[in-house]
Order: sequence, then structure tokens, then C-alpha cells
Amino acid sequence: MPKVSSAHRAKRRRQILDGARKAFSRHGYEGATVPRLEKAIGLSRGAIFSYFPSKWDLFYALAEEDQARAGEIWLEEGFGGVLRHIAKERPEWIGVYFELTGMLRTRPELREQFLKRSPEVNARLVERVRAMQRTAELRDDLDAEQLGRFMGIVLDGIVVAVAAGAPVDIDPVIRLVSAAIAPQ
Amino acid sequence: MPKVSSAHRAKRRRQILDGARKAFSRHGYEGATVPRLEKAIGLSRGAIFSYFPSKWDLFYALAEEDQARAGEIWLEEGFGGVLRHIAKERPEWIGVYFELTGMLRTRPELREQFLKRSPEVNARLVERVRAMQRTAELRDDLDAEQLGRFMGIVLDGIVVAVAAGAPVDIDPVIRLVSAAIAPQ
Amino acid sequence: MPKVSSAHRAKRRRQILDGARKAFSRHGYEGATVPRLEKAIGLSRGAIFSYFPSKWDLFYALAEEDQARAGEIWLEEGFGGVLRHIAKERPEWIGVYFELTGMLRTRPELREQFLKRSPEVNARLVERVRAMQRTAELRDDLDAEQLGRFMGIVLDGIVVAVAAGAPVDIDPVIRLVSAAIAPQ
Amino acid sequence: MPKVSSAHRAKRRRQILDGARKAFSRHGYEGATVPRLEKAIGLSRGAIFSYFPSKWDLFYALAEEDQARAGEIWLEEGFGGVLRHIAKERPEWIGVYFELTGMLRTRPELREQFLKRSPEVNARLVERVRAMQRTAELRDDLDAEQLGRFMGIVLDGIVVAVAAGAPVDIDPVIRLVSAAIAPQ
DNA sequence: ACTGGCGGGACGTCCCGTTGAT
DNA sequence: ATCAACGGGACGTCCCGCCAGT
Repeated sequence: MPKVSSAHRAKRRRQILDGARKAFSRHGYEGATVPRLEKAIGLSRGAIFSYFPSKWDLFYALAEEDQARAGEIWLEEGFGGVLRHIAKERPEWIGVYFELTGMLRTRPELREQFLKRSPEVNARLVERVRAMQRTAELRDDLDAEQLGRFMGIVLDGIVVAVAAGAPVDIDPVIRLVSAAIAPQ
Repeated sequence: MPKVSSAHRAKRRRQILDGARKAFSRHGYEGATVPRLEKAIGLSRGAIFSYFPSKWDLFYALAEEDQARAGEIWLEEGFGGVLRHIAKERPEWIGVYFELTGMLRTRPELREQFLKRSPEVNARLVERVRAMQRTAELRDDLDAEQLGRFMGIVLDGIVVAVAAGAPVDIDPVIRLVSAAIAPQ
Repeated sequence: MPKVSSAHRAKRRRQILDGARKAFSRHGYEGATVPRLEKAIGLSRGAIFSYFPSKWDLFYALAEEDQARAGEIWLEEGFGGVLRHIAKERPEWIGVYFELTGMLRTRPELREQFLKRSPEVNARLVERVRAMQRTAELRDDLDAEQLGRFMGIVLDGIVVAVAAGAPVDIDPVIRLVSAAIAPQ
Repeated sequence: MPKVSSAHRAKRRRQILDGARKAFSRHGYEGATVPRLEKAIGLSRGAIFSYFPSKWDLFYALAEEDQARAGEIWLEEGFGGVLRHIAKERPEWIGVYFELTGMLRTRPELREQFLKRSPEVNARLVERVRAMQRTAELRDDLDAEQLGRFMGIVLDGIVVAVAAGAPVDIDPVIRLVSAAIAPQ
């Protein structure tokens, strides 16, 4: 017999995630101190840490959410769709993605944990590229993996640029990538 | 007349920069605590902080060095040259570059300070692109700025990938970028 | 007319005391955090703190229970009886007694509160010693208070030993104490 | 080339140990918060934790000192000597001993660590008891270990009594123990 | 009657940069 | 010039107890 309905809990959880995203994005992982998280979320330590056992777990939950969402968009709307989403998405999205990359960089144990997170989505993405090579929508003088990796690189590059606050005009980038991966 | 020769001072300064680069690269900015810097450098707090007023200044000096060097390579060996250098020199160069990006992201005041650091190199890069457009070595249906920005995005993306420890095969990337920016 | 029978309340109170004794004994006063108490008792904060205003009051109630019980056993079965009880009931009884001593040590205000708790039992114990001195069952070259204090010291020493987990063979101790307090 | 002479370091170490003993003794281990330690010692966290890696290590160093000292006194002046020392020693000595016992009680891993600390002194103490049994200075109808354990119990009991602030008259205790362990 | 969400204080640790000693 | 002792602030965590909600 909990004190509050599970709907209330779910709402609070969202409130915490949303506030935390703002804080992590604006200040980075280290810079998002607990007092700042409290302020951005609008709840106290006591509340926050009753939903997530530690700051790291809170951050990780955000990163997983985003990763899953990005995969879905890619599958549904293609690579251009992802780029467009990034460009118009609130920069909060970007901040967490960027911080995560940084943390994976210096902590090998996290890297492994995170890479085996959703191999299935990756496999489906590669499969889709291969199919498009067969129908001559994409160049086939390079491996599907290489094409996929290139798109990933552009994606990360855009994230960095947007994260750094640079104004990014997304359409030329899409045109350039299209030219890069078109049949030669 | 100082107590030690200026040659000695220069050598010490180099020693500090080199050790600090290792530490920042391996642990990130926050993770590179002063004790770790001391160990990587081989000198104690007192010495380090007599050459650089704070941890931040030390980091910033490294970032400036790298930025300048990257511009030079770009001018001398072209974009492919920069990519190849990144692929070769992986660890330390990349780490500082990546960390810097993260810090610029969350500290607007640094961003401004850093962006007006070497406008001259940027101008020369854009000018070179424009010249190549005139000689039909590059596509001219997009602005020189847009082409430059695209290359910058790919560059950042590679940095992220390399920084994250992913194995990056640089030649396919160069082929893809070439196709992207070639006259259509 | 209360919402639940007073029998129910008494049973709950017992449940709380018993669970709390386990927790305090196993972890010490500071180590018995409220979550641990909840788990050992099987009730939540709210219930516990509706029977006892604070963690300290809960602990204190336990200590009083034990103190009273020890006095009774001493009167009924003599000093050897107390020692034998300690040796038998080791774990939980001892833990609370020991923790109490520690807290009295550092909190003078508690000390006073606790020492004047059951002067009547103490008086009866001293009186019994005096009677046994008159019948030559105990040596009378020392004050009754001194004999009593000595037995208290041995008692505390046993508690410490048992509390520390040392294997204590109680019979030799009883023989030694008997020799100590026997008429010379 | 340290900043200060090793004599200075040794003096500081003593200052820290002495202040910490006061704080631990007065407030108990948990009650001796870092701010209280700072105040009792007269130095800041920075200083204290550069001499001892953690609060626990500081406490442990004190406990070891005391344990060693008690063993020496026992060997040099006999059991009565130890009791007399306890009785007149500043209560700081007692406090640490008492707190240690409490911690050994609830932390089995510490117990083992501490029990194998000085088996040599214990062996010498038992051997001395045995020798006195042979020369009929002590009763020999009980094992040397049992006699030793009894004295340990009395010792601990005294510590508890003194620690609890009770006025302990040591001479009657010595007379009682003497009678207990004398040949029957 | 009982639950557990929640506030906000305090904890031990560790960090950075100053400073006095060598 | 270089050292490391030291001050003191800030960190993430966890704790206790109040009280709103069931």
C-alpha cells in the first residue's frame, strides 16, 4: 500500500529525469552538482535519491532513454531524420549524449556495459543499408559497415557542433552526405 | 637575472605540458586531479603552479597548442592529412581536444574567448576552399563556409569515435568525404 | 475508544521492541539505521515512530527492560545466576547492554537519568550482601558496596568479552569470584 | 626535500594523535565528527588527512598504541600495575579502548585483524602465569588461560566502570582479585 | 493504522591553490 | 626553484523524522 499512486510516482520520475537532463546538459556531468540538480528538478536530495540510487544511475537512465529513441528515429525516418531531429531538438538532448561519450572515453568498464546495450538495433540498421545497396540506392563499393560508421561519424560531429553552440545548417550537410553515399 | 636559465624554464614548461597532456587525456579534465598531474609530470604542486597559475590555465595552454597545430597541418597537408594525423596520433592529442569541446559547451565565456583565437587560420582555410571551387576541384553549389563546416563536422565526429576507442578505418572516410565535396 | 484494541497495540509494541533489539544488537546504535530497523521489525517508519517518538526512545525502552530484568534475576538466582544467563542468552541481550554503556559514557545527561532509574533494586542487592556478610557467607573485611561493585565489574567484563565474541567458560569465573568474595 | 623537518612531522603526528584521543574519548567514534576532531587537534582536515588517510586509520593508530602500552605495563608491573594505571590514567586512554571493543563487537573483520596483532605478548603473559603457578604464587587448580581470561574480564569491567564515569576504588578490587587467584 | 515520499542537515573524503620552509 | 603542509570549501551520500496520502 504505497503512499502515492503509481501514476504519481511515474510523474515524479519524469519530473526528475527532465530536470536532471536540463542540469546535466547545461553544466556537464561533473558540473551538475546535487544542489544544481535539486534546483533544476524542484525536489530535494531526499526525493531524488529515493527514485535513483545515485547521481550516476540518474544520468545513465537518461542516456539509455536517448539512445533507444535515436535508434528508433533512425529506423523510422532514416539518417536525415536523425540529423533533422538533432538540429531542432532542444539542446538538452545533445548534452547528455555528449557527456556520455566523454565518460565512455575515460572509463573502459562503462564502454563495454554500454556497447552491448542494443546490438539488435545496430544489426537492423546495417541490414537496411545492405538492402539499399542491393537496390542501388547506396554505393556498394564500400562495406555496409563502413557506410554506417561514416554516418555515425557525421552524427557525432553534428552533436559536437550543436553541443558547442555553433549554428548548424542541416540541409547542406544532408546534401553532402547524400552525395558521399550515393552510387558513384 | 633569473636564478635559472630561460632554457631551463622552457624545458620545465615542456615537461609540465607533456605530462599534463597525458593526464588530461587519460582521465579527462575533472579526473586529472592535481596529485595525478604531479605524478604524470614528475614535479610537485609548487613547481607546476609556479609555471601555470591554475589547473585550468595549464589545460588551456595545451588546447591552444593543439588547435594551432591542427590548423597548420590542415593548411600544409589538406583535410585528409588532418584525418590521417588523428588516426595515427590517437591518444593524447585527441583527449585534450575532446575535453576542450566539452568545456566550451558548458562555459559560454570560454567559448567566445576560444573562438576568436585564430581567425586568421580559419580565414586562410576558407580562402583555400574558395580557390579550389574556382578551379573546379570542389563543388561550388554550396558555400565555401558550408563545405568547411562539413569537414569540421567530420573531423569532430572522427575525434569522438577515436576518443571513444572505436577502431576507425580512415581511408574509406576520406573516399566518402571526397565524394561528398567533389563537383557534382 | 481507540481504533484498535489495546491488546493489538501491546502486541505491536512488543514486535517493535523485539525487532529493534535484534538490529541494535547486531549493528550497534549508530549502525542500526532506520531502514535496518524497519527491516528487522517488519514495519515502516511511520508505524515505528508512532509508538516511539525517536530512535533514541526506542533504544532507551529496551535498555530499561533489560536493566530491570537483570536486577530481578540477580535477586532471584544470585550473582552466578546472572552470569549464567548472560552466557546463555548471548547475542541480543548483551548487545543492547553494551551499547547503552557506551552511550552513558559520552552523554552525562543520560548517565544521571539512567542511574536513578531503579535505586530500589540496587538497595535490595546491597542489603542482601550485607545479610550474607552477617551470616559469614561473604567476607566482611570489605564494604558491601565494594563487594557489589566488584561483582558489577566482573559482570561488565563478561559482557564485554561475550559481546566481543570471545568464548567464555562461565564456571571457572564463578569459582574465581566465589573465592574472591568468600570469607578469608 | 620535504618542507618541514621530520622532527616537525613527528611532533605534528603526536599533536594529531593526542587531540584525536581527546575527541574520540569524549564523544565516541561516531560522535567524534571531523569538525570536532579539527577543533580538538587544532588543525584542519587538510592537515589531519595528510597524516592519516582516514578517520578510521587515525583511530586505529591510537588503539594500537594503547594496546601495546597495556601489554608492556602488564609485563613490567603485573596485573595490579595495569589496574592502577587505568585508575589514575586520564580517561582518554579508557575511551579509545572502550570504543575499540564496541567496534570489534559489530565488525567481525576488524576482530580478526586485531586479535592477531600481538600474540607474542599474550603468550608471554600466559607463560608468566604458568611460572607463578609452579612457584605456588597462584592457584593451579585452574588453567593458566582461565586465570588470564579472568583477569582480562576484570580489566574490561574496570574499563567499563571508569568509562561510565563511576568512581572506582582500585585497592579493594586488587585485594579481591588477589584472593580469587591465590592458591586455595 | 500504517505507508513511504520527502526535506534538509551532517557526514567523511578529496580537491585545489596558497604559503612558509628548505 | 621546488617542496609538501595546510586551509577550508564542496562534493555525493545517507540519515532521521515529519506528515500527506491511502
